[in-house]
Parts: sequence; C-alpha cells; structure tokens
Amino acid sequence: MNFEEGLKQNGLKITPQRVAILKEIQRRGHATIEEIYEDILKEYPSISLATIYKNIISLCEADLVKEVKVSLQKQRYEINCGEHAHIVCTECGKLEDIEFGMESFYHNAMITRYIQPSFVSMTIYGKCNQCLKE
Amino acid sequence: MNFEEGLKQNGLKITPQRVAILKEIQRRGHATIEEIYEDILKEYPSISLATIYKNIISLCEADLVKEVKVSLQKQRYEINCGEHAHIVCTECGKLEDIEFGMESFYHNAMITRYIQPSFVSMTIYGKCNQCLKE
DNA sequence: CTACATGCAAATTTTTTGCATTACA
DNA sequence: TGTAATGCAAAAAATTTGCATGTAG
Repeated sequence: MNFEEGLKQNGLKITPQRVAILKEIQRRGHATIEEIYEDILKEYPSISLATIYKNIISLCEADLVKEVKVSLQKQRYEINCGEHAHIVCTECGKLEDIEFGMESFYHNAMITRYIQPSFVSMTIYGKCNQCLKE
Repeated sequence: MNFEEGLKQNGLKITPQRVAILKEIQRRGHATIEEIYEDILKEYPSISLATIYKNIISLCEADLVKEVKVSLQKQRYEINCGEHAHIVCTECGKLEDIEFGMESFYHNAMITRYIQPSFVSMTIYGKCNQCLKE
C-alpha cells in the first residue's frame, strides 16, 4: 500500500510522523499504541505520545487503519487492506491473520495452524433500519 | 441462568454486590463498567468502583461473564450463555445479539434487522500448535 | 502564507493496588 | 472463625486537551 497516496486522498498532510506510524503498524502487523510509540521513539526521539493518539484517530477515520479488538488484550491497530479474520492463541496471545472465507476458515484454522478452535467471535457492522430511515 | 449456582460452582462467594452486578449485566444485555456502577449505586449507595472492577475480573475468569469488544465503543460485558454473534449499527452504535449459524447470519442480519452489513469482524480463539506442544 | 500538525504540559479518565474492615460459609 | 470480599483512598496507567510553535502544501 502507498501510504503517501492514501494520506493525500483523505486530505491528510504527509508528515514524517504519520508515515512512521503507518510503517510501524505495517511492520508489526498488529501494533498497540505503546509499541508504536516505543519503536518510533528510537529513530524519532522527539515524537510525542499525543501525536500517536491524535494520528491513530485520524488514520482510523480515514479508514487507512483499523482497530483490532481481542479479548483480554490491549487494543491493537492494523493497516486496512482487505477483509480477513483473526486467529488468536488463548495461551500465548499470538495474533495472526487468516483468510476470510465462510466455508474455509474453520478448516483453515484447524488444519494449518491451530487445533480445536474453542471460540469464535463475530460481529457484523451495518446501518440498522432506524438509522437508514433518518 | 441461576447466578447463585454459577458462583458457587466456581468457588466464588455469593455476595449481594456480585449478584447485583450479574443482574445488572443481564438486565442491560451488554453493559459497560460505568453503566453497571451507576445503576447499582442507586440501590447500593456504598458500592465501590473497585469492587466492580475486581468482580468483573473474577466473573470473566469464571466464565460467567464475557467481554464484548466493539469497534469504537467502550468495552462491554454480557452474561455468558451460549455462542451468538453481535450486530452493531455503525450510526447509532446499537448492539444486538443474533443467532450464530454459519449459513444463516448474513441472511438473518440483512432481512430481519439490518440492511447492507458493511463489515464483518471475526476472531477465532484456540490454542496454537506451539502452545499445544508445551 | 495559511491551515493543519506537532510536541509539551496539564488535565481527565480509566484501571489497579494496598490495607483495614466486613461478612459469607 | 477463617478466608475471601468489600470499600476507601491513593497510585498508576491510559487518553484527551489547550496552546504555542513548526511545517507541508
């Protein structure tokens, strides 16, 4: 994904901080605020936590970044690039992406990487009838 | 669900605070910490926020209560009674339960209550191969 | 140039902890 | 009666805000 392009298309200025945040999220796959901050600090000692927070909000609003909420874990963020499911280890917390196909994901989860998926969390987002009317 | 029984089976003492928390979560369906606290305060002016937090942890560990994480919303809690999916309005934030059947949920979501589900979030929990070995 | 973004410090909000007291079993 | 739970106050962690300064376009 071209970050500069994505920022421009959403009316967000291309700043080195923003690009660094996006790169860091991409590098990690799924990053917490703290992880993003700590890592960017190394090459960018002046960056502020407030900048991370403010940008995460802008980037989520622009749909360049998506929240990943996992049970018992801190909120994470990922680059928004195509729908996929997540697979989480209930022991070590490892979080991975997995192809999102209605028929295949159970199979995929069981055979290739995890055994005995114990619980599936699914949430569907959309406009409810009432909000559609308004 | 019989709350007293559930508590007993998990070695948790039956206190009026605990029962009030469970009842409040059940009444609301999906409640935030703040909602639970505010409502219980009315009939229980001495209850402490710390008690709510401590109990939510115990109740989740005992699997009597489950976290519900929804994008852009505060964490909520629900009584753990059978697997189901969630359906969330992206406009007003309304959160509802929906039957969890692989083939039927899209249909269910579209026809009965929501139109044009715009995004599905799915997370599968289970032990990864590495953790199974250990 | 001008509007938006950054960084700092302070303020808020959220969650956790320690400890004395209370109450369930 | 002993152990676990409660409630308070204080501490720690997470997030937000205001404002002066800097910078991308």
